[in-house]
Amino acid sequence: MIDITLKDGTVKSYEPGITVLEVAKDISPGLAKVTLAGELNGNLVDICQPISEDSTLNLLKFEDEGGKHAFWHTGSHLLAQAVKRLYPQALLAIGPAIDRGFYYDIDMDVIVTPEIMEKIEKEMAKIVKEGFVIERSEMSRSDALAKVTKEGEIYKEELIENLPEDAIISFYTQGEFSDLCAGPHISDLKSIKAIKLMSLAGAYWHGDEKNKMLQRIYGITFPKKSQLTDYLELLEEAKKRDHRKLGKELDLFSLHEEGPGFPFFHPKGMIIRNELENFWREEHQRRGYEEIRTPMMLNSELWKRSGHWDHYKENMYFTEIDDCEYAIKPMNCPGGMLIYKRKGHSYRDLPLRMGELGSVHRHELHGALHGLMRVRNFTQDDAHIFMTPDQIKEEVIKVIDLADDVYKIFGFTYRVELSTKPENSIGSDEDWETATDALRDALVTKGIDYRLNPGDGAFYGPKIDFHLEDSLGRTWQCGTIQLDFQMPELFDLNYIGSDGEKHRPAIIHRTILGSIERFFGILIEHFGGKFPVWLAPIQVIVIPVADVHHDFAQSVANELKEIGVRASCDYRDEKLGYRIRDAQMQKIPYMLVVGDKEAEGGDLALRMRDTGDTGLISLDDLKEKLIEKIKTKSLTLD
RNA sequence: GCUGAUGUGGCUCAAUUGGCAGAGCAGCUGAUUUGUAAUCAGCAGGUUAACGGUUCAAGUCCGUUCAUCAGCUCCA
Repeated sequence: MIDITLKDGTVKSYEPGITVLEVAKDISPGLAKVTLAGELNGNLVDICQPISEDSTLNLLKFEDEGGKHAFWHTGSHLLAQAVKRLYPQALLAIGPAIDRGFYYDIDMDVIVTPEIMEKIEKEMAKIVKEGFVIERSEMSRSDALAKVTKEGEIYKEELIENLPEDAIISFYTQGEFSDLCAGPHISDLKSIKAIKLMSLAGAYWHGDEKNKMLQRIYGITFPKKSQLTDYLELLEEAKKRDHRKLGKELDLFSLHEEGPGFPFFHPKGMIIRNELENFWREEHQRRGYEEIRTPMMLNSELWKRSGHWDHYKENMYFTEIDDCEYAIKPMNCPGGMLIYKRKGHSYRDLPLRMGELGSVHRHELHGALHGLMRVRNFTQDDAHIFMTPDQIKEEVIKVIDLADDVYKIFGFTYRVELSTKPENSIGSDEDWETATDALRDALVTKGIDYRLNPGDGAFYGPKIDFHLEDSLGRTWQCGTIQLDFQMPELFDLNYIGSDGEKHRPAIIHRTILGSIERFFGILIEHFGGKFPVWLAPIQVIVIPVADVHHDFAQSVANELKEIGVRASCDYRDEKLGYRIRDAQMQKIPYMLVVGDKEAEGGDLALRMRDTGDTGLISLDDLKEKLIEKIKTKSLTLD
């Protein structure tokens, strides 16, 4: 007998060879029905997987990440099967499950159109009705190769050839279709009750732009029809939060053909930007940062020295002044180096934290531009920390804490990544190792979960990145902490140590918000345009009932302006309902309706963005509430 | 840059097989003086992204360019 430890800690004894599904059945037939895959000793497995030794087992349903994964992975096989039926000459590349559904990369001459997608979708539904079960089989390397070669599946051939020597090569078969796959998969196509092919895109084989571009079809499937409806609704809701849409509706910013990737900020958008920057300055002053500003354009010689010329030239804009070549800065660091070098430094000055809200220009590919999230001109909330080697860990931790504090203010959750040495980099392997270890060490000390992102560091050093989510769940890098031993060498930076000798400082390059533009975009989507009071462009709008109340409305607004509240009056000759609707759509947090009653009685009728009419409040109480909400950067209105 | 899609007043969208570019909102003018999500009427607003082509006739068909959208690649 073997002992199987379940997720809740209970231990059950079974005959060796019992399958995951049989364990589920033993617990309850209902559970068996919804179990899609298993997590056996930490590995994802099929439900038909026999268990031969003492194990821990977690039964995975659609609600579990692993269950979804198996379900969607099978969705991708179903998609491939349908495509192969309709277009037998199509060659299959890869078809993984992703966070929301799955895709399959396919090489075929026929260009997939929306009509063809519909046809494929119908074929998928038909296949489901045919009721195939899915079977796993293992093959030797040579048999597997022979199989895919015979089928002419050149991409599969390459995949197999690249598998490690000791890899178990498995195929999953459903009806006439079988595909190379590590699994796990669900066991029965019939549990797929809803299918939707979502979109179409080109994707390079192996993600390398030198390779052929394949057609990638994205889709999603669900065990219940209602889940698809709910999902599509969720996407509709997310569209309403899109910062590009809200930016227009709330008149915050705009983009024009005359300057693709160069955003224009409108008066209301500037209020939010300025509030963000004020907040940023306060936080940084408190934590011992000084602020600097470096020029937008600098001589190309500087960029040659910094390594940008060799490693970043494709992303830079150039111009000429008096026959000399100049570059528009894509990063703030070289300018910061010059400021450090302007005078000698003692170890007593370190760590030296120099912040800069620096506007940088980068030539991003035309197809990569995306609202405020990816632009060609943005303001980094940059800072360079010059320090002695033994200050590194403490400084990295301080930046991590700063980022956490700042994100908390907005109620963001974030993901952390550690990126290591890229191919196109400068500096010795030893330096890279030291730097990477230092960052990892700081993360471990803070007990932060992070994802490793090999080869994705900056050209001068490894980095810790902070990723925030947009309304569709796409993540964007915002904060970053990059450790750099190279710039100090290239710029011959030094400080005088307690021994009276010259020493090399190390540098942290870091941002917290990342780019003000991107952060603003995330902020808009995060709040759905309903900004907390401290950020709202208009915090209070006073709406007089009729003309005779204009003076009173004005006096109320003035009193609020006195204490620094952004208050305005809506004097338009429109009905009350119209002006309230307008204020609601502008997502103004507080509305004050003033008429005869208020002018006589003193108390004011307050309406809040989310809760509607909330009754009367005295002007003094209102002032106190506003001051409190703004000062504490409260995320709520009442 | 690559793949696919899209581009019509400030915004949201109409316009049969190629056959007189239209509506709502916003704007302006006037009436209306309003009590918690749209008062009524009138006026104005367009070289249909740009350029070229086919045609008696192009918003519609073809080509080129630009921009936008979904991805790929890249990245804050």
